[in-house]
Amino acid sequence: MVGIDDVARAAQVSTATVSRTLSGRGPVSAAARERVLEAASSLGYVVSASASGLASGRTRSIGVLMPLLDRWFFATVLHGISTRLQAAGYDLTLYHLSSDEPQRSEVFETALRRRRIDGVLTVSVELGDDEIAQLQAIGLPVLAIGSADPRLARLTVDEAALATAATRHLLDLGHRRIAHLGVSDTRRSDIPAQRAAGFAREMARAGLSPARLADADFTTADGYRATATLLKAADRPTAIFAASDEMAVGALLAARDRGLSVPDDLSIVGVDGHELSAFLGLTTVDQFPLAQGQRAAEAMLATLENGERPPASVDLPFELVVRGSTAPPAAEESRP
Amino acid sequence: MVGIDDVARAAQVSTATVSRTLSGRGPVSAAARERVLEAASSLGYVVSASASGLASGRTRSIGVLMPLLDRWFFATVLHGISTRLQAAGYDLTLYHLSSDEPQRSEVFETALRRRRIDGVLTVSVELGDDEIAQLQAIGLPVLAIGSADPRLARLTVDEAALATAATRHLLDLGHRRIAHLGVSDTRRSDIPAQRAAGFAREMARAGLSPARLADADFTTADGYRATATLLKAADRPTAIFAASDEMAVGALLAARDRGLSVPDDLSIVGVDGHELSAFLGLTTVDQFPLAQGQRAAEAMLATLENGERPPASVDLPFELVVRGSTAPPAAEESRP
DNA sequence: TTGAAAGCGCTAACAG
DNA sequence: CTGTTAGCGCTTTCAA
Repeated sequence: MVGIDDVARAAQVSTATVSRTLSGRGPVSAAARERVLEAASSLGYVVSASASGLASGRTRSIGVLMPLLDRWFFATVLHGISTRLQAAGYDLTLYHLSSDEPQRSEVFETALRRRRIDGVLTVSVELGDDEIAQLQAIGLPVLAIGSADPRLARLTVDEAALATAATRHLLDLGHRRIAHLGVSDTRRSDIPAQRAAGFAREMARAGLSPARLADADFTTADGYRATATLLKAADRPTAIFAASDEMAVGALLAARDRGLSVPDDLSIVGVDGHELSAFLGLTTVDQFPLAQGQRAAEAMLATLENGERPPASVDLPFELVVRGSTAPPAAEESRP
Repeated sequence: MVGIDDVARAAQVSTATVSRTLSGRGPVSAAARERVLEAASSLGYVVSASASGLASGRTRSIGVLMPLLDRWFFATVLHGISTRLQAAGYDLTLYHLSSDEPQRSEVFETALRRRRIDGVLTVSVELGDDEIAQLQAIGLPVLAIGSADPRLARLTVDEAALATAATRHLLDLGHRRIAHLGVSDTRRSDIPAQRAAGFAREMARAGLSPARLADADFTTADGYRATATLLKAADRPTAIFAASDEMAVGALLAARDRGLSVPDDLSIVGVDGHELSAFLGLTTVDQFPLAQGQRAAEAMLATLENGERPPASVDLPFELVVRGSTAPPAAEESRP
């Protein structure tokens, strides 16, 4: 395999100059620079990550932590991160964080401490106090997408505002009997709970409390199940705010199967901007997950390359996209 | 940061013994071993990936190449790979291979040649001749999931047999007017084409050629569109074999929207074993993508750890799962 | 702007 | 079974 010495010899300079040229650090004359580039490219030289990492302490690789790999939202954020990182010549090392405790500690105690990465990006992971401490002890810049923890630099959507937007949309259409699909325990601090709490607050503001909160596990199947249950009630809701598009799709199918028309008998709004929502005409609060990944990668790169401190907290945009799944309640439905 | 010297000092042995103990290579007395393990764990020592990689040439990291990150099938295979690799203490470095030529060469010419990984796993990627050559020139073990190229060690589903199973199922139910959703160009060599060719062959064997092949891009939306078109025809099919569950879902929705009952008016069979297929009662040919990822990772680890040659070609299982979306054609439908 | 040389933190002969 | 030691292939002072 061709090494830095081969390049130095071919370019008739020292290895130091080759290193300076290729890394862009330190002064190099235009002439030397040109010869080095020419030699490197004609020899097909690529810097060894191990050697460079050992000598410099920089690895040009970012660790990404995700609690789920196979849900659309996570896969899409990952795609965004990957795109931006690869464009910058950085590698992406993926760590799956399950709910299995030994598996998690392995990640924090060993995997992330191998000096293989320059920074850590977490995506919607709920970290325990000890885990946050471990993460900070590693001494790498950490950027958390979708975390509310003030101890972490983070990129977050204002979930309360997002929930308000969705809820207001339904209220403004005239709905009063609105149910939320997600979690029912608003004392939790994670994203699902923030959405539920935002919904409950907005409903209370409209004089409609207690708010109806149904538990569902964010899958289409469970969104269907939960909706089917809701629709059986005598005072069934005229509208549903689902905390994810996948659940919203389930709600849509449940309504159809019960012979209810969407949006005439039931309005549905989801969250995410899932590719299926456009296809199904589902009103949703898009949170642009692809862009979230890109921005997070971007911010991490800026931190690494320019030595900037990661911004303590960045607000991510969201947008209510109104499509055919929401409308005013049918006349008979709007009467109490 | 604590280094190998600290551990050696604490355990009162040489760094060589620490290295031998922690890597499991070379003889170490039980007593020394115990002291080293104790010292390492109490000091919280973790081997530096760069230093270890530079000295040994092994990185304990696998590169994974994927053309798509945000489709369910790929995300699920990735999940399987990740699970198995992390359990073995290996890291996973993810490379997204787009269709953009400069981006692709960057991966083959630079990213994969940084000596950051010990092996390469590709998932359903179509490699050009030059790309295969570049990959082989790197000198790393390569294992290709879902590739038909004989130059690569591979783990593959027998796509012809899979297509036959799906097609036979429909034929056995009595269907004659069957359409395929996927690609129409059976001269291609990729997986979609293999499925289409398998379908066409089985139809021909039943005396039903030419087979009807409709193009769709493997998304639900396009499956819907293609199906809607097929259903408009005077001699509309009584059954559809979709090359992916996502397209099958689209077909299902298209049938419903046209007022056709599934399976009475239209039978549908998909491929993959998508989580939605169980929920929707969709008959599918499950190919166990999670297990595919695990097996591939497993095979790669075996190659790396035991120095085994990667098996030239391994057959992956698939299984026809019959659910409610397929049935014999309605009486009037079965007459020509 | 350049080169010489001293590491970076580990592994693997090799000798004992 | 263990320690000594020479690298692994770069980066980065430092002096010129």
